[in-house]
Amino acid sequence: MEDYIIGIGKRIREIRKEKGLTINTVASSAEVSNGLISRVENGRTIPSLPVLLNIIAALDTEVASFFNSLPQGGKTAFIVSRKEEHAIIEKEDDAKGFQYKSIFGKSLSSIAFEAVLLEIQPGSERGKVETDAYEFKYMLSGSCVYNIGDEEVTLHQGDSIFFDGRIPHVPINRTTAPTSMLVLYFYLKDAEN
Amino acid sequence: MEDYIIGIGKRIREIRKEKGLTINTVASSAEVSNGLISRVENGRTIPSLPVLLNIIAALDTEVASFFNSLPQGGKTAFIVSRKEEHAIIEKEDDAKGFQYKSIFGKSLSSIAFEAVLLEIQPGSERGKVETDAYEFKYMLSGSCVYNIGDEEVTLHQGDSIFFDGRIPHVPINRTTAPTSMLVLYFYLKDAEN
DNA sequence: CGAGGATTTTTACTATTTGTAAATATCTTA
DNA sequence: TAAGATATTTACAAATAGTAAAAATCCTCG
Repeated sequence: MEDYIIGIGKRIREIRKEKGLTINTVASSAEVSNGLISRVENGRTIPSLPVLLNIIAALDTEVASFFNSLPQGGKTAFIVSRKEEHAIIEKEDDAKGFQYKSIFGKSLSSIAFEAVLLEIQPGSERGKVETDAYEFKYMLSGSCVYNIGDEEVTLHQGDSIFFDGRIPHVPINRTTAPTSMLVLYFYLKDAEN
Repeated sequence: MEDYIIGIGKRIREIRKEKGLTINTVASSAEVSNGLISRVENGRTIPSLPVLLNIIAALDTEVASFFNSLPQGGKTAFIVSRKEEHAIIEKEDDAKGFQYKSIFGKSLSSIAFEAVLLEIQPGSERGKVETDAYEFKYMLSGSCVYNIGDEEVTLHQGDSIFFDGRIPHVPINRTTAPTSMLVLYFYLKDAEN
C-alpha cells in the first residue's frame, strides 16, 4: 500500500511529462504550491483528497481513468470464447422474445466487463430495466428501436450505441424479423466475489 | 469537487450496506476507529489517502472500480455511431491488407475505451504490435489466426478473444476471403488529450 | 411495549503532517 | 559559462485527521 501511494506520485509525474507540463503550471492550475507538487511526485508528501483531485483535474485527466492507469497485476495471455460455447443465460424474468448468450462472464477478466449476444424476436416485450453498467452495443443484424429514458433512437445493422445503463432502457423490435446485437457491459461497481 | 468528496463517503456507506457490513467490522479491518468511518460516511472528515485505500480494501473492493463507480456528472443519455459514419483510420503504418473503421474514439466516453471495425484481406502482412490496452475482439465474418506472444489460436465467425495488448500480437488471414472483426480497446493509461 | 445489546454518532482533544513562502539546487540552452 | 527555467528543500504554522470514550440511536426479542 505504501507502494501504491508512491505509485500515485510517480503516475502524476508521468502524466505531467507526457503532456509536457511544468510543475509550476500544474501547481498554478491546481491552486497549490509548486513545492507541494514536487513533494508529492517524489513521495515526500501524501496529498489530501481535495488536493489530489485538483492535481488530477490540472492534468486534464479524469479521476476514474487516473486510478485505472495505475499498475495492477498478474495476467494470462488470452482468453477465447467459442461460438459453440455461448451458453444461453437469463437476464430478465419478465422478458418475452429476448435471448441472451454469454461470451465472457463478469469474473473472467481483470476489467469489470461482460460480453453477451442478444437476439430479440419481433413482437418482443419487456419493461425498461436499469443496470449498474455502461452499455456498448453493436448491431449484428436487423433493426431495433432503443428507448432510453425519455428518448428513442432507431438502430440498424452496423450501428453502435453507448449509454449509461442506470438510465431506464429497453430495446424494442418493431420489425418482422429477429434482430441481434453484441452487448458489452462495463460495470460500475464491484461485483460480489 | 466538494460534492465529489462527499460522494466518496456516501459510496463507502452504500457498498458497506450492500455487503451487510457494520461500521465496526470495516473499521477493524481497515485498522481505524469506528468513529472515523462514521465521520467519513457522514462527510464530517476527509480521509487521508492511506486511510481511504485501507477502507476500500476493507470493503473488498478494488481502487479502480471504486472510483469507477462514483457518480460522474451531467451526461448525454447516449451516443450513437452510425455504420455510414465509420471513418477509415490508420492504426499501423507498415500494415498491408488491414482496414480500420472507427466506431467510438477514445475521447467519446468516460471509460477509456475505443471501438473499431477491422477488416483483414487475405495475404495480409503486419509485424506484431503492442498496445497499452486490453483487447476484446468479436469475429464478425471469416476466420483468422491470432498470434499472441508465442502462441497461436484460430478464430472463426462468432468467436471472441480477450487478451492483454501489451503482449506482442498480430492477426493473420491465411484464408482466401476477407475477415472482419469488432475490436474493443480498454486503455490502461490516460491518453494524450 | 420495554429492556438490553448492537450499532452509529458525537465530543473533546492530541499528534501529526499537509501545505506554504522562500531559499537553494539543478537543469537547460544560447 | 552564465542566465533563466525548473525542481527540490527548509522551516514552520495552521488545520484537521484520527482517537477513545461517551452519548445517542436503532433493532430485536421476550
